[in-house]
Amino acid sequence: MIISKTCGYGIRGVVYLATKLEEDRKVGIHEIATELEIPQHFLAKILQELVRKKVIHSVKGPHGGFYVKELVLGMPVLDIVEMIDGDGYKTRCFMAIEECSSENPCPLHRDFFVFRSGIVKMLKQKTIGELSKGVFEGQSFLSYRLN
Amino acid sequence: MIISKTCGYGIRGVVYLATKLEEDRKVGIHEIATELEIPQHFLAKILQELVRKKVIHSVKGPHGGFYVKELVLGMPVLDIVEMIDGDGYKTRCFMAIEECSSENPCPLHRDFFVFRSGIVKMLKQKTIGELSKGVFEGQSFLSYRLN
DNA sequence: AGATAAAAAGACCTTTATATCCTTTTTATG
DNA sequence: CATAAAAAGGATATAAAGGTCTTTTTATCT
Ligand code: FES
Ligand code: FES
Repeated sequence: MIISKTCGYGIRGVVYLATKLEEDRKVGIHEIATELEIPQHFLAKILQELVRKKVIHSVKGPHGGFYVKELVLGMPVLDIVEMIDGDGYKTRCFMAIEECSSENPCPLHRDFFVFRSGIVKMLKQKTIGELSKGVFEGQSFLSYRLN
Repeated sequence: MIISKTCGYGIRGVVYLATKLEEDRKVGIHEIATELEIPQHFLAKILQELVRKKVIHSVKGPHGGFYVKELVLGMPVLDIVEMIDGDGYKTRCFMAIEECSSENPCPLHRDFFVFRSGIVKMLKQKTIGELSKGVFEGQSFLSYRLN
């Protein structure tokens, strides 16, 4: 719903790393996957992709792992969504007609458009830093019963 | 995104039939699928399901086809969504954590919740009749370039 | 009654998303 | 330098969604 599972996993991975920024260490995929309750190898793939995209970073070898740089805290969540899911949301119709457009609107276009732009706007203004702050302060969680 | 393609097809099928209510005839699957630009056999399956659920009706044999009764005009779009996609949307987390709950919220829970309830509320108050009226009056369309 | 046209039903196929496994490469450390 | 830890990469597996094809059933017309 809305974004793919893959994308949700990716965001959570990045946010988790962001909460560890102060600890100044590399975090192994095993720890991340266990804490977030995400299949390890699958998450590894997703994080590797985000390394290629320079969202996060990694080092191999003993004491290696994934980590983020401070810069990522200012990155809008939408950036990660588009990296993983693409920007197809812009042109997909709620009712699955060929193309979503205001010139050839489906019966729910107007209503749906309001929500869609709202969600996109929200994802554009929310940053990784904000999300990780909430988690760090215990107001929100990155897995079910991670307390 | 949001609802499945299958579900979008189903809604469009029902709405199409609703626009033909006055014509008082059975509409063949070939016509519906062609007009809506949906794979015929696939749409047939979906409509068969909706016949079983009594949303629409059908008669076999020559001059048979699908049709709706006036009663369906008052049906909320959400009913069809739940029949086809289920009510999983209630418990799915935006970021794909095990379960969406306000007691164990993910970092985007609050924001997402607002949009989700808005969409659900909208789908609950929109009826098949309203959608078909818009199409009938040429304000909206059930396929790309159906004019 | 028989022919016909249409939906119903079910088996099957394809694609995409999700998940796992195994091998290779890199690198810190003793 | 050997070793072990860790990510990277490639191949494969599984599940779900989406789509196609064929056969069966049945209403209607002649
Ligand atoms: S045309 Fe359907 S949502 Fe825009
Ligand atoms: S917990 Fe993530 S959306 Fe509710």
